[in-house]
Amino acid sequence: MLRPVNPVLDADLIAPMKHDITALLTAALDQLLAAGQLTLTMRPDIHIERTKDTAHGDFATNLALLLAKPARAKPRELAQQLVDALPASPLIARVEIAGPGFINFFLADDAYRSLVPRILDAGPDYGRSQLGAGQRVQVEFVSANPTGPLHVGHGRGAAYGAVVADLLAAVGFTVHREYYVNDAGRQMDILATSVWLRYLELCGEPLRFPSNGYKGDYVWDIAATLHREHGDAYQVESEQVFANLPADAPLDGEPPDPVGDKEAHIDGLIAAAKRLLGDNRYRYVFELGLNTILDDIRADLAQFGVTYQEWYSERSLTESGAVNRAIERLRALGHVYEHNGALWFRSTAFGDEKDRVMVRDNGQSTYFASDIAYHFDKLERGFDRVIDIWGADHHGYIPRVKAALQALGEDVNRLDVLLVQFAILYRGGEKAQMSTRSGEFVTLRELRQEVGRDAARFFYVMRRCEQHMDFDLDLAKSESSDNPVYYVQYAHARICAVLRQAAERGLSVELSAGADNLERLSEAHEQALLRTLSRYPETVEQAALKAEPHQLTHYLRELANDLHTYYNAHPFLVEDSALRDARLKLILATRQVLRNGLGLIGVSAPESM
RNA sequence: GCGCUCGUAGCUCAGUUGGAUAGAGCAACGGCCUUCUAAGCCGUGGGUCGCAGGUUCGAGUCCUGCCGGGCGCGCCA
Repeated sequence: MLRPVNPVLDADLIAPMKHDITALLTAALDQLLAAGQLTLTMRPDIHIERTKDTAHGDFATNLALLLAKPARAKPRELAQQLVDALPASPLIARVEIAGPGFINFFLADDAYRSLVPRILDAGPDYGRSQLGAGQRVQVEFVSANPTGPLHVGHGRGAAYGAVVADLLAAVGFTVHREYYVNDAGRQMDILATSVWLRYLELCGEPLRFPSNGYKGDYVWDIAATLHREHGDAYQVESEQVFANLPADAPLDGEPPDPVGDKEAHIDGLIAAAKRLLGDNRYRYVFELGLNTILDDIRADLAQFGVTYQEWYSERSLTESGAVNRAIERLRALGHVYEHNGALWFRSTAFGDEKDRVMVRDNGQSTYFASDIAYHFDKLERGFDRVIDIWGADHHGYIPRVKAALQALGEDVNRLDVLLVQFAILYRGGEKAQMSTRSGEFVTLRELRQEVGRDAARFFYVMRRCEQHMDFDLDLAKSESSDNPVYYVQYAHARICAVLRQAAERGLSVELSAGADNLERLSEAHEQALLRTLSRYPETVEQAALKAEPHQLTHYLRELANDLHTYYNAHPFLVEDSALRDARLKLILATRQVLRNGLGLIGVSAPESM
C-alpha cells in the first residue's frame, strides 16, 4: 500500500468525514497525554472505521481497546476519558461508548446535508484529493511483446493498470504511465522470420512453416504488405533457406516420428534469414513487423481508453549502453562471476533461489539483463514509487529483479510488483480457450467488439487482481439488471430521465442556493443515500492507495442500489416545490458521484438507455 | 520436490489492514407497474469461512502443520 505523504487535507477541498473525525480523536489523545492523564511509550495509529450497523453510529474506533494494555487501564474507562477530551464539533451529534470499549460517533444530520452542495460545487473534483501531492509514481503495465495482437489476458492488465493509474492521479500523485516495448531479442527475430517465410510462400516458394513460428493471420497480413509494396525484392529460393538446418519438431497433426529440436530449427532459420537477406533487408522486415504490430497495439489500447505517457524501448537500453553499464556496475560491486562461458549475477546473495545468467555464452545479453537496466533506470529517473503490473505467471521473476536492485544499492521498497491473474472467458457456460502460438486466441479487440468497451472495462476490474476471474461473456452482453455495468449506468440514465421529465412537465429544475431546502430530506432512503455519498472520497482513497479498483465498482453498485430504491419509494417531481428542489439536489449530487466513479474506471455515463 | 498464490451461501465474489450478530449479486421461492424508463424495487430460504492446532479480551483476517486448485522453478521472453 502506498503511504500518503501528507495525511492532512486541505480543508477547502472536500474533506472526507473520516479524516475530520481522526483529527478530533488525535486532539483528544494529545490532550490526555499533555495533561498527564495517560502515559504511553509510543503513539498508536488512530484507526477509524465505518460501522456495519447504523445502530453503532456512523464511525467507530477501537482506540481505547488498543490502548488498554499499554496504558494499563480498563478499556471502557479509557474510552470515557477520550470522549471527555474530544473537542466540540458541529459534525458530531453524539458519541457513545459501546461493547468492550468502542467509541461510536453519530454524525449530525447537517453534516450529511451539507455534503450535497459540496458535491454540486466540486462537480468532477468531488472525491479527488491531494493525498499524494508531490509524489511521482510510475505505473508500468501491459508491456506485452509486440509479436502479435493483445489477447484477453493482456486486457485485464490494461484495464487494471489504467484504473490504478487514474485512481492514483485522482488522489494527487503525479502519475507516469509506461509501456515497456520488448523490441529486441529472440522472440522478435522469430516474428521477423515468420513474416519473411509467409512472404516467401506468397512469392510461390514451397516451404514447411516452422512449428515454433508465429502462425496467426496477422503474420500473413504483414507478409502481404511486404509483397504488395516490394514485389519479389526479398525473395530467396526456399531450398537455400532450409539448407543444412537442424530438423524441426513435428507440427500439430504430424506423426511424432522425426523428433527434431524446434528451438534449434527456428534459430537456424533466423540465422539463414539474416545471412540471405543481409543486414539492411533483414532489418526492414524486422521493423515492418515490429511497427505494424506496435501500431495495432497502440490503436487497440487507445480504443480501450488506455493511454501512456511513454513507450519505452528495450532496444534503446542496449543501444545507449545502459545494459552494459548496469552489468559493469554489478561487476564492480562484486556480484558477478563467469561460469561455463556465461556471465552470472549472484542473486542468491539477495534471497533469490538460484543465480541468474546475464550474458549467454554466445555473447547475447538476456532479457533479465535488460530488465535490470530498465528497473535501475526507472529508479534513477527519480520516481518516488515504481509500480509494475505483471501477469501472475511472472511471479517467480520478482525475487531476481529485486535482488538486482538491492545489489545496485537501491531501495527495493520503492518498487511494487502487482500480479494480475488471467481471466478465463465463458460463453454459454463453456470455456473459450486461447493459445498465443496457434493463432487461435481471443483478442482484446474481439472482446471489445463483442461486449463493448464499457462492459469489458468494468468486468475486468470488478475482481481483486490476484483473484482468478471468470469472465462471463453472456452476462457482460446482457441488457439486464443482472449485468452490473448496466445496473450502474441505468441509475445515471434514470436521473437524467427525471430531469427530462421535469422539463416536459414544465417544472423548474433551477436549483436553490447552497443548503437551502435540504432540511426537507428526512426519509430513511434519503439518509441512506447521503451516507453512501459521503463514503465516496474514502472509497477512492482506499482503492487508490491499495491499488484495488474493485472497491470502486462495489461502491458504485451500492450507490446505484440506493438510488433505485429511493426512486421506487418516493417520487421526485412532487408538487411541493421546496421538497422537489431538495430531492432534485440530492439526485443531482448522486448523478455527479456516479459520473465521477464511472469515469475513474473508464466507463461511460449515458444520459439515456 | 521447492517457492508463490488462492480456498467464504448451489454459482460468481466482497469482507474497511485483528473488532460488535460473516455480507452482496446471480440462481430458487413469494410479492410490487393507470404514478419520474419494471434495464427497477421489496421480502423469504440458504454458512462447520478447506481441515486441525496456536497467538489474545476478540480470528474469515495473524502463526504452524496438513488437504485441494492455479502458477512458477531455462544461457526463453
